[in-house]
Amino acid sequence: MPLRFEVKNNYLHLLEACIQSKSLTEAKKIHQHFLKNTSNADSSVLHKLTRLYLSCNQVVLARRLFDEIPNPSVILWNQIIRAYAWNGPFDGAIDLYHSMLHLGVRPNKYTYPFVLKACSGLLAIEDGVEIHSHAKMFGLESDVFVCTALVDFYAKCGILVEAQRLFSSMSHRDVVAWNAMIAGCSLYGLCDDAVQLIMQMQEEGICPNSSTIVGVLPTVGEAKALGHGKALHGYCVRRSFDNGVVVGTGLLDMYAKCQCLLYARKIFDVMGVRNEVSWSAMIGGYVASDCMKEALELFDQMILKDAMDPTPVTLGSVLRACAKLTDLSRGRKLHCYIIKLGSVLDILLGNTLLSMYAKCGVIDDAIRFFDEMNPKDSVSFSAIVSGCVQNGNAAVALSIFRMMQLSGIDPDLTTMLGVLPACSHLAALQHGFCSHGYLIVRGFATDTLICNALIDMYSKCGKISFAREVFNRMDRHDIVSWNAMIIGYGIHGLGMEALGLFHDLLALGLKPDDITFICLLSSCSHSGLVMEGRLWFDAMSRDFSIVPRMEHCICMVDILGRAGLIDEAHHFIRNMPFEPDVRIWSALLSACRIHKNIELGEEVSKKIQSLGPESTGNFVLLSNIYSAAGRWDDAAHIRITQKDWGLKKIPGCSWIEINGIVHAFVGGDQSHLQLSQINRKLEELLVEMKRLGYQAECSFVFQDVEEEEKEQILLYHSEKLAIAFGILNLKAGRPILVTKNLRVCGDCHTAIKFMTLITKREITVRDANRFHHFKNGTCNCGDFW
DNA sequence: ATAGGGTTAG
Repeated sequence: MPLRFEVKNNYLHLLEACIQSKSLTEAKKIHQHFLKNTSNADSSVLHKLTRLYLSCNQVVLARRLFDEIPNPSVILWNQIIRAYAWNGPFDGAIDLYHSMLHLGVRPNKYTYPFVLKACSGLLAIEDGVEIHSHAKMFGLESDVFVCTALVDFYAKCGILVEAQRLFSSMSHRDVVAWNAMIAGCSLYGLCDDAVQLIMQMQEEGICPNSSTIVGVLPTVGEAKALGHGKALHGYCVRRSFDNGVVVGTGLLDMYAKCQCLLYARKIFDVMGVRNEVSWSAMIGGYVASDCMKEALELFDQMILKDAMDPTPVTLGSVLRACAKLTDLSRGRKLHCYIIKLGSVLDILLGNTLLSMYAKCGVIDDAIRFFDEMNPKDSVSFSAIVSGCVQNGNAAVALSIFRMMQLSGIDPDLTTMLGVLPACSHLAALQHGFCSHGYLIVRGFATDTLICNALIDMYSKCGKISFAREVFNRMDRHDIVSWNAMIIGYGIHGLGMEALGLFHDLLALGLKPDDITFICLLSSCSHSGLVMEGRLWFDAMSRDFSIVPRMEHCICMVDILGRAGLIDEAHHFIRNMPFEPDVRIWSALLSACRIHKNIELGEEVSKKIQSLGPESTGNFVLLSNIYSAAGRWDDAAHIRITQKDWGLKKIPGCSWIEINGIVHAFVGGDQSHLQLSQINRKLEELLVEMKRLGYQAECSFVFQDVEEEEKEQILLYHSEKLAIAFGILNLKAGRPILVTKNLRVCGDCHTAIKFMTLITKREITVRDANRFHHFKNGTCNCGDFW
């Protein structure tokens, strides 16, 4: 039975009233009643009911009704598309637009702004361009609304040339059109162009409104263009925009990004209305500028005094503060607090939490949290990969990276910034090569940060010439590039090249930083360049106003000590303006070992022990000093003391990469599959080595056993095992690269020289300090390391 | 208007 006219009119009136009052409960009641009392749907009632659901933000219910309407009006099409464009999902709007065309309904000038907004929300460039061509076809391109929407779409998608072209074509441009163009420039970091446009619009008699200002402030902050920022602030004051929360927060954030925290705080303090965003911006500003105390105080104030609910953004900033302070207990408390709050743990915040755990050194907790994260994205993987590397577990980092590849999430630039150092640590050249290839394919290989990591990777994998090649091909170097290249030369014992590069840097008028000098001095020390070291240490503070830190002094003691100038090194330590720490005494102790200075060695060792047990290396060094002098009892005594202190010697471990697989060996290791071949090879080498004059340096063995047995113990040191494995698995004549976690053992250092003669191979060992390039019976470290 | 992961030294 068709709906009677008067009944229908009642419905329509009722529905119109509900649309005004946006009452969902009423809407549902009417809908129910309507369904009960009518058998076939009336189009005008369905139209109104759909609009009612839309006005109550019930997109799903509206859509269900909409799909039942045989011939919806263009207005209704526009309204449902608008609902999708505002609330998402955006592709819903685009799909609807296409079905509209398909059904032969002609879109009008109101349709285009909505569907284009959906396109820019998705950055769906192809869809947008196609829709643009339709608008053109229907003669709507020149309409102010449509054209403004097109400018906005192209600007938001970063196609600024087309945005500019359309913008210029407009005969009448209102403030909205200008804002679209300006916000587009701002979004893509063109701060100067955006500011230029603001001036231009005023010349054309259009007054910037608060949206104009709000649109441009983020890029001003990002560019740290304080001058522009202040001018905009002045404009806001004149027009009384600064009373608004949004403008106020924008200004605050701009000042914070320009490192003017006092201005930012001033604005924050005088703001009449503050919301969560204002608080978050202020707290985030403090964290970014390393003012943790202020950030944490403000956070407490926010939740305790002002009883505001922190948002995920606020919590993220505070967690980053915990990470920077390595304040694990506060971080854990925040994690609990987040769980209690419920439902705010989004993926962004999850990634920040994960990174906080990793940076606070609890990598197991980070991994556990990572495993439970669902979903994970490329940021989660990047955080855990670099977290593992930072915590000294590059092998785990690479295995998680492999998991990532299997999971179908593409590694991005930042992921690779974690993977490359993992390759560096392991000297995993094949992985490094693959990574480089992937970076080229993805178009990341020209990025400065990536190139810096590549320089480091190649030099730590023994390919210093490749590192230099990357350095040469870069279009822009930053100071990190120079530092990485200088220390690359340094660890290969190429001190003159390091110095040469440093001179190039100066010749280009660039400014070295504190780390440059650590790299330079360290390079001098590896190559025994005493004069140059002294010269640049003095020049550092005199000519470059860089105050020497402990790290620089350690390098200096290293330089002097290795060269045998032990008294001068000792004198240097006593004259430092700060208290010496364990590390600098260790550098001196190491010099005492090289130059067999027992008295000073004992004195220094006592100093180290009085500073607390920092590492086992010091005990090893002192006992090496004793045993080298034949003082076995003292050497043994040191080992006992070490045990009493509860310190275990870190086991020596060496590894070698064959066909992309890293094989690791621990001293005396009997577990490898090819064990018997390795043993046979080592025995075979020993015979020949002895024939050439090799004598095992038994002073490196502490057990009280026969000389012959000592020879056997030395023969199964991890570096020798790895080399033997390399000889067995790499073609004759191919060079061998072995990496060791500790300093290479003295006996091994001698033995490897003989091995290069016997096998006619170059053997490279990267130990904890530097590279040793063995060739034709010599090592390029000159036997000082 | 606020917003997650990152390169160099020891």
